[in-house]
Amino acid sequence: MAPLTRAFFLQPTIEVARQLLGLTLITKSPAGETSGVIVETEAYLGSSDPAAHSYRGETPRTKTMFGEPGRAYVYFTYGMHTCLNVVTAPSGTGDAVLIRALEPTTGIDIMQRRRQRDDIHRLCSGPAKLVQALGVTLTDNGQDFLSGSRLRLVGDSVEQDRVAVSPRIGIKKAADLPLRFFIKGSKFVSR
DNA sequence: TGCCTGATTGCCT
DNA sequence: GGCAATCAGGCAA
Repeated sequence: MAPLTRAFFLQPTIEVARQLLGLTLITKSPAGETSGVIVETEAYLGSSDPAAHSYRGETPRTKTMFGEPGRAYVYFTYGMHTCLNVVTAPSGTGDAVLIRALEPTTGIDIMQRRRQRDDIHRLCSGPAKLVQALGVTLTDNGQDFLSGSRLRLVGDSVEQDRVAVSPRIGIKKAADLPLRFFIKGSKFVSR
């Protein structure tokens, strides 16, 4: 498996959303290492996508979305939840891919402790769930997936004939666009 | 300054 | 299937 390069994140955002499926997302913390295979993603397309935080231009919150591709955009929402994205496209574009679900691989006991839940299928089956399970916090906003030590991405993309597409979940604007990607038949996707 | 809404989750009926 | 929890961002005034 070839290591990821900056060029990976400069592919069209939809392509990155597809190719992130199958890769393993790893986080390190004092509690230990946790990881899982990405099984569900959603693409957010900057200024052309009313559902994207970056749609109305750069603000303090969306600064990292407009920053260097290959970095983490982490945001807080609903007064209690945090979600993790991978920034894509050239700086200034505002594109990102939301990581929506993982199949837990290592550090499962750590994730169960953080989530206060044992069922493996509900450990990382949602954007805010996997963030909690992996111990990702707002301080990880802007972290580089390529050179950082906290967050890493390794492995190979799943074969594209195993990828399914659907509209995105939980949005009201542009709700019909087929920008959600997931591994067909996976028992670890959200909902 | 005030109001409304949200890329969610989990509990309740 | 419905809805509360809980608060920061964004925009109107």
